[in-house]
Amino acid sequence: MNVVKKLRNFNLRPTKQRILLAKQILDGKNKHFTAETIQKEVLSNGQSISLATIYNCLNKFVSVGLLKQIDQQGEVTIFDTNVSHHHHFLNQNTGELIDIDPHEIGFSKLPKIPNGFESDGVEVLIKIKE
Amino acid sequence: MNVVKKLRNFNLRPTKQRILLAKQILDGKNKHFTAETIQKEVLSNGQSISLATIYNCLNKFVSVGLLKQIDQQGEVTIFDTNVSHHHHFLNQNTGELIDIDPHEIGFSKLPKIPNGFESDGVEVLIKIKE
DNA sequence: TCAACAGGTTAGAATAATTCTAAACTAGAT
DNA sequence: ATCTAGTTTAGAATTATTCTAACCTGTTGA
Repeated sequence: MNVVKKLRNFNLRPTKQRILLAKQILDGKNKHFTAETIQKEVLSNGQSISLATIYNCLNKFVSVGLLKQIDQQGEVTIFDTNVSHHHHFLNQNTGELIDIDPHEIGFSKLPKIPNGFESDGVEVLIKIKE
Repeated sequence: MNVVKKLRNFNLRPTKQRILLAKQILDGKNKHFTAETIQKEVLSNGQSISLATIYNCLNKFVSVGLLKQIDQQGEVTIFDTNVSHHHHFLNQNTGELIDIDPHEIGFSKLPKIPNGFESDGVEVLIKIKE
Protein backbone atom coordinates (compact mmCIF):
# COMPACT_ATOMS: atom_id res chain seq x y z
CA MET A 1 0.00 0.00 0.00
CA ASN A 2 1.32 3.41 -0.78
CA VAL A 3 2.13 5.78 1.99
CA VAL A 4 -0.43 8.44 1.14
CA LYS A 5 -3.24 5.93 1.31
CA LYS A 6 -1.94 4.62 4.59
CA LEU A 7 -1.92 8.11 6.08
CA ARG A 8 -5.46 8.69 4.87
CA ASN A 9 -6.54 5.42 6.41
CA PHE A 10 -5.43 6.84 9.71
CA ASN A 11 -7.16 10.15 9.06
CA LEU A 12 -3.91 12.00 8.74
CA ARG A 13 -3.48 14.67 6.13
CA PRO A 14 -0.75 13.47 3.82
CA THR A 15 1.55 16.43 4.03
CA LYS A 16 5.00 16.48 2.49
CA GLN A 17 6.68 15.92 5.86
CA ARG A 18 4.41 13.13 6.96
CA ILE A 19 4.90 11.33 3.67
CA LEU A 20 8.64 11.75 4.00
CA LEU A 21 8.62 10.32 7.51
CA ALA A 22 6.18 7.55 6.74
CA LYS A 23 8.36 6.40 3.85
CA GLN A 24 11.42 6.48 6.04
CA ILE A 25 9.74 4.63 8.86
CA LEU A 26 7.54 2.12 7.10
CA ASP A 27 10.11 0.82 4.66
CA GLY A 28 10.36 -2.41 6.60
CA LYS A 29 13.93 -1.72 7.68
CA ASN A 30 13.52 0.60 10.64
CA LYS A 31 11.99 -1.11 13.56
CA HIS A 32 13.16 0.96 16.49
CA PHE A 33 14.30 4.53 16.18
CA THR A 34 14.37 7.89 17.85
CA ALA A 35 13.48 11.36 16.61
CA GLU A 36 17.19 12.10 16.16
CA THR A 37 18.04 8.99 14.16
CA ILE A 38 15.14 9.64 11.82
CA GLN A 39 16.28 13.21 11.27
CA LYS A 40 19.79 12.04 10.46
CA GLU A 41 18.44 9.61 7.88
CA VAL A 42 16.28 12.25 6.27
CA LEU A 43 19.12 14.76 6.16
CA SER A 44 21.53 12.21 4.73
CA ASN A 45 19.02 11.66 1.93
CA GLY A 46 19.47 15.33 1.06
CA GLN A 47 16.04 16.24 2.37
CA SER A 48 15.23 18.34 5.39
CA ILE A 49 12.74 18.49 8.19
CA SER A 50 12.74 20.17 11.55
CA LEU A 51 13.03 18.21 14.77
CA ALA A 52 9.85 19.82 16.10
CA THR A 53 7.98 18.45 13.12
CA ILE A 54 9.43 15.02 13.65
CA TYR A 55 8.23 15.02 17.24
CA ASN A 56 4.83 16.34 16.18
CA CYS A 57 4.47 13.71 13.50
CA LEU A 58 5.74 10.76 15.47
CA ASN A 59 3.55 11.64 18.43
CA LYS A 60 0.61 11.95 16.07
CA PHE A 61 1.47 8.62 14.50
CA VAL A 62 1.55 7.06 17.93
CA SER A 63 -1.77 8.60 18.94
CA VAL A 64 -3.54 7.10 15.93
CA GLY A 65 -1.83 3.74 16.31
CA LEU A 66 0.47 3.85 13.31
CA LEU A 67 3.46 3.61 15.62
CA LYS A 68 4.12 2.43 19.11
CA GLN A 69 6.22 4.10 21.73
CA ILE A 70 8.41 1.91 23.83
CA ASP A 71 7.31 2.08 27.43
CA GLN A 72 9.19 4.36 29.71
CA GLN A 73 8.11 4.99 33.24
CA GLY A 74 7.88 8.70 32.69
CA GLU A 75 10.90 10.84 32.08
CA VAL A 76 12.39 10.85 35.55
CA THR A 77 14.71 8.27 37.03
CA ILE A 78 12.97 6.08 39.57
CA PHE A 79 14.98 4.42 42.31
CA ASP A 80 13.90 1.33 44.18
CA THR A 81 15.02 0.22 47.63
CA ASN A 82 14.13 -3.34 46.71
CA VAL A 83 17.42 -4.48 45.20
CA SER A 84 16.44 -8.10 44.80
CA HIS A 85 15.09 -9.35 41.54
CA HIS A 86 11.42 -8.51 41.16
CA HIS A 87 8.77 -7.31 38.77
CA HIS A 88 6.34 -4.40 38.75
CA PHE A 89 2.80 -3.36 38.29
CA LEU A 90 2.56 0.06 36.67
CA ASN A 91 -0.55 1.99 37.67
CA GLN A 92 -1.23 3.82 34.45
CA ASN A 93 -3.54 6.26 36.15
CA THR A 94 -0.92 7.59 38.50
CA GLY A 95 2.44 6.32 37.23
CA GLU A 96 2.96 4.55 40.55
CA LEU A 97 4.95 1.32 40.60
CA ILE A 98 4.10 -1.64 42.82
CA ASP A 99 6.51 -4.49 43.42
CA ILE A 100 5.71 -8.03 42.37
CA ASP A 101 7.55 -10.85 44.05
CA PRO A 102 9.33 -12.99 41.45
CA HIS A 103 7.57 -16.07 42.80
CA GLU A 104 4.29 -14.58 41.67
CA ILE A 105 5.30 -14.99 38.05
CA GLY A 106 6.18 -18.22 36.27
CA PHE A 107 7.12 -18.85 32.65
CA SER A 108 6.04 -21.85 30.62
CA LYS A 109 7.99 -20.66 27.61
CA LEU A 110 10.86 -18.27 26.99
CA PRO A 111 12.55 -17.37 23.72
CA LYS A 112 15.99 -18.56 22.71
CA ILE A 113 18.62 -16.01 23.62
CA PRO A 114 20.31 -14.70 20.44
CA ASN A 115 23.61 -16.36 19.54
CA GLY A 116 26.61 -14.99 21.33
CA PHE A 117 24.54 -13.49 24.11
CA GLU A 118 23.52 -14.56 27.54
CA SER A 119 20.51 -13.57 29.55
CA ASP A 120 21.04 -10.86 32.12
CA GLY A 121 17.62 -10.83 33.71
CA VAL A 122 13.96 -10.90 32.80
CA GLU A 123 11.73 -8.01 33.83
CA VAL A 124 7.99 -8.13 33.65
CA LEU A 125 5.88 -5.01 33.71
CA ILE A 126 2.16 -5.46 34.15
CA LYS A 127 0.30 -2.33 33.24
CA ILE A 128 -2.91 -1.84 35.16
CA LYS A 129 -5.66 0.75 35.11
CA GLU A 130 -8.78 1.47 37.09
CA MET B 1 21.48 -2.28 61.65
CA ASN B 2 22.31 1.37 61.90
CA VAL B 3 22.81 3.43 58.81
CA VAL B 4 26.47 4.29 59.35
CA LYS B 5 27.38 0.65 59.56
CA LYS B 6 25.38 -0.10 56.49
CA LEU B 7 27.21 2.58 54.54
CA ARG B 8 30.54 1.23 55.71
CA ASN B 9 29.52 -2.26 54.66
CA PHE B 10 29.19 -0.91 51.17
CA ASN B 11 32.52 0.94 51.40
CA LEU B 12 30.87 4.31 51.42
CA ARG B 13 32.17 7.06 53.61
CA PRO B 14 29.36 7.92 55.98
CA THR B 15 29.11 11.62 55.32
CA LYS B 16 26.39 13.75 56.80
CA GLN B 17 24.48 13.83 53.52
CA ARG B 18 24.73 10.12 52.85
CA ILE B 19 23.51 9.35 56.34
CA LEU B 20 20.63 11.75 55.87
CA LEU B 21 19.64 10.14 52.60
CA ALA B 22 20.14 6.60 53.78
CA LYS B 23 17.88 7.24 56.76
CA GLN B 24 15.26 8.74 54.53
CA ILE B 25 15.44 5.92 52.02
CA LEU B 26 15.99 2.86 54.13
CA ASP B 27 13.27 3.53 56.67
CA GLY B 28 11.16 0.81 55.14
CA LYS B 29 8.52 3.21 53.91
CA ASN B 30 9.95 4.53 50.70
CA LYS B 31 10.08 1.94 48.05
CA HIS B 32 10.09 3.91 44.83
CA PHE B 33 11.17 7.50 44.64
CA THR B 34 12.90 10.11 42.53
CA ALA B 35 15.63 12.59 43.33
CA GLU B 36 13.03 15.32 43.60
CA THR B 37 10.69 13.50 45.96
CA ILE B 38 13.58 12.71 48.28
CA GLN B 39 14.68 16.32 48.31
CA LYS B 40 11.16 17.43 49.18
CA GLU B 41 11.09 15.01 52.09
CA VAL B 42 14.44 16.17 53.38
CA LEU B 43 13.49 19.82 53.11
CA SER B 44 10.15 19.26 54.81
CA ASN B 45 12.09 17.75 57.71
CA GLY B 46 13.83 21.09 58.07
CA GLN B 47 17.12 19.76 56.72
CA SER B 48 18.76 20.67 53.46
CA ILE B 49 20.74 19.01 50.73
CA SER B 50 21.48 19.99 47.17
CA LEU B 51 19.95 18.16 44.25
CA ALA B 52 23.40 17.50 42.78
CA THR B 53 24.35 15.70 45.96
CA ILE B 54 21.21 13.65 45.86
CA TYR B 55 22.01 12.54 42.34
CA ASN B 56 25.62 11.84 43.28
CA CYS B 57 24.61 9.81 46.28
CA LEU B 58 21.78 7.88 44.72
CA ASN B 59 23.91 6.99 41.71
CA LYS B 60 26.65 5.88 44.06
CA PHE B 61 24.19 3.84 46.07
CA VAL B 62 23.04 2.18 42.88
CA SER B 63 26.57 1.46 41.74
CA VAL B 64 27.39 -0.38 44.96
CA GLY B 65 24.07 -2.23 45.01
CA LEU B 66 22.42 -0.47 47.91
CA LEU B 67 19.66 0.72 45.60
CA LYS B 68 18.26 -0.30 42.29
CA GLN B 69 17.32 1.92 39.42
CA ILE B 70 14.15 1.09 37.57
CA ASP B 71 15.00 0.15 34.02
CA GLN B 72 14.62 2.77 31.42
CA GLN B 73 15.74 2.23 27.88
CA GLY B 74 18.01 5.23 27.95
CA GLU B 75 16.72 8.75 28.22
CA VAL B 76 15.41 9.16 24.71
CA THR B 77 12.00 8.16 23.44
CA ILE B 78 12.14 5.08 21.26
CA PHE B 79 9.47 4.47 18.66
CA ASP B 80 8.57 1.08 17.25
CA THR B 81 6.94 0.33 13.91
CA ASN B 82 5.67 -2.94 15.31
CA VAL B 83 2.38 -1.82 16.80
CA SER B 84 1.16 -5.28 17.70
CA HIS B 85 1.68 -6.62 21.17
CA HIS B 86 5.20 -7.97 21.60
CA HIS B 87 8.15 -8.12 23.95
CA HIS B 88 11.80 -7.10 23.70
CA PHE B 89 15.33 -8.19 24.17
CA LEU B 90 17.50 -5.32 25.37
CA ASN B 91 21.10 -5.62 24.26
CA GLN B 92 22.81 -4.09 27.25
CA ASN B 93 26.06 -3.61 25.36
CA THR B 94 24.54 -1.34 22.74
CA GLY B 95 21.11 -0.35 24.03
CA GLU B 96 19.55 -1.93 20.96
CA LEU B 97 16.08 -3.46 21.21
CA ILE B 98 15.05 -6.64 19.42
CA ASP B 99 11.43 -7.71 19.07
CA ILE B 100 10.15 -10.90 20.60
CA ASP B 101 6.97 -12.40 19.19
CA PRO B 102 4.40 -12.80 21.98
CA HIS B 103 4.07 -16.50 21.10
CA GLU B 104 7.66 -16.98 22.17
CA ILE B 105 6.72 -16.28 25.77
CA GLY B 106 4.25 -18.18 27.90
CA PHE B 107 3.26 -17.73 31.53
CA SER B 108 2.53 -20.52 33.95
CA LYS B 109 1.70 -18.10 36.72
CA LEU B 110 0.70 -14.46 36.94
CA PRO B 111 -0.06 -12.36 40.00
CA LYS B 112 -3.51 -11.28 41.02
CA ILE B 113 -4.31 -7.81 39.71
CA PRO B 114 -4.83 -5.41 42.63
CA ASN B 115 -8.44 -4.80 43.61
CA GLY B 116 -10.23 -2.21 41.57
CA PHE B 117 -7.79 -2.50 38.69
CA GLU B 118 -7.70 -4.38 35.44
CA SER B 119 -4.73 -5.51 33.43
CA ASP B 120 -3.75 -3.30 30.53
CA GLY B 121 -0.97 -5.40 29.06
CA VAL B 122 2.05 -7.39 30.12
CA GLU B 123 5.46 -6.41 28.84
CA VAL B 124 8.50 -8.59 29.17
CA LEU B 125 12.00 -7.24 28.80
CA ILE B 126 14.80 -9.76 28.58
CA LYS B 127 18.13 -8.10 29.16
CA ILE B 128 21.00 -9.75 27.31
CA LYS B 129 24.72 -9.19 27.16
CA GLU B 130 27.64 -10.60 25.22
C1' DT C 1 -10.64 26.39 -10.33
C1' DC C 2 -9.71 28.89 -6.37
C1' DA C 3 -10.44 31.43 -1.96
C1' DA C 4 -10.68 30.58 2.76
C1' DC C 5 -9.42 28.41 6.75
C1' DA C 6 -8.29 24.57 9.71
C1' DG C 7 -4.61 22.20 10.41
C1' DG C 8 0.52 21.59 9.82
C1' DT C 9 5.38 23.25 9.90
C1' DT C 10 9.09 25.80 11.67
C1' DA C 11 12.95 28.36 14.19
C1' DG C 12 14.02 29.41 18.21
C1' DA C 13 12.70 29.99 23.08
C1' DA C 14 11.28 27.47 27.09
C1' DT C 15 11.24 23.61 30.20
C1' DA C 16 12.87 19.93 32.86
C1' DA C 17 15.90 16.16 34.32
C1' DT C 18 20.42 15.28 34.99
C1' DT C 19 25.45 15.96 34.81
C1' DC C 20 29.49 18.85 34.91
C1' DT C 21 32.77 22.28 36.86
C1' DA C 22 35.59 23.96 39.99
C1' DA C 23 35.90 25.76 44.45
C1' DA C 24 35.03 24.81 49.29
C1' DC C 25 34.58 21.29 52.75
C1' DT C 26 35.36 17.01 55.61
C1' DA C 27 36.27 12.11 57.18
C1' DG C 28 39.81 9.44 58.31
C1' DA C 29 44.70 8.32 58.23
C1' DT C 30 49.17 9.83 59.89
C1' DA D 1 46.60 18.82 64.44
C1' DT D 2 47.44 18.15 59.59
C1' DC D 3 47.01 16.35 55.16
C1' DT D 4 44.70 14.37 51.40
C1' DA D 5 41.51 11.97 48.77
C1' DG D 6 36.97 11.84 48.45
C1' DT D 7 32.46 14.80 48.92
C1' DT D 8 29.42 18.51 48.52
C1' DT D 9 27.74 22.47 46.39
C1' DA D 10 25.87 26.44 43.49
C1' DG D 11 25.32 27.40 39.34
C1' DA D 12 26.43 26.55 34.52
C1' DA D 13 25.96 23.17 30.89
C1' DT D 14 23.73 19.57 28.46
C1' DT D 15 20.09 17.07 26.36
C1' DA D 16 15.50 15.59 25.08
C1' DT D 17 11.31 17.36 24.28
C1' DT D 18 7.53 20.76 24.08
C1' DC D 19 5.83 25.39 23.41
C1' DT D 20 5.09 29.77 20.89
C1' DA D 21 3.67 32.36 17.38
C1' DA D 22 4.32 33.34 12.72
C1' DC D 23 4.06 31.37 8.37
C1' DC D 24 2.57 27.80 5.03
C1' DT D 25 -0.45 24.31 2.64
C1' DG D 26 -4.11 20.63 1.93
C1' DT D 27 -8.80 20.34 1.45
C1' DT D 28 -13.36 21.82 0.95
C1' DG D 29 -17.15 23.95 -1.10
C1' DA D 30 -18.60 27.65 -4.09
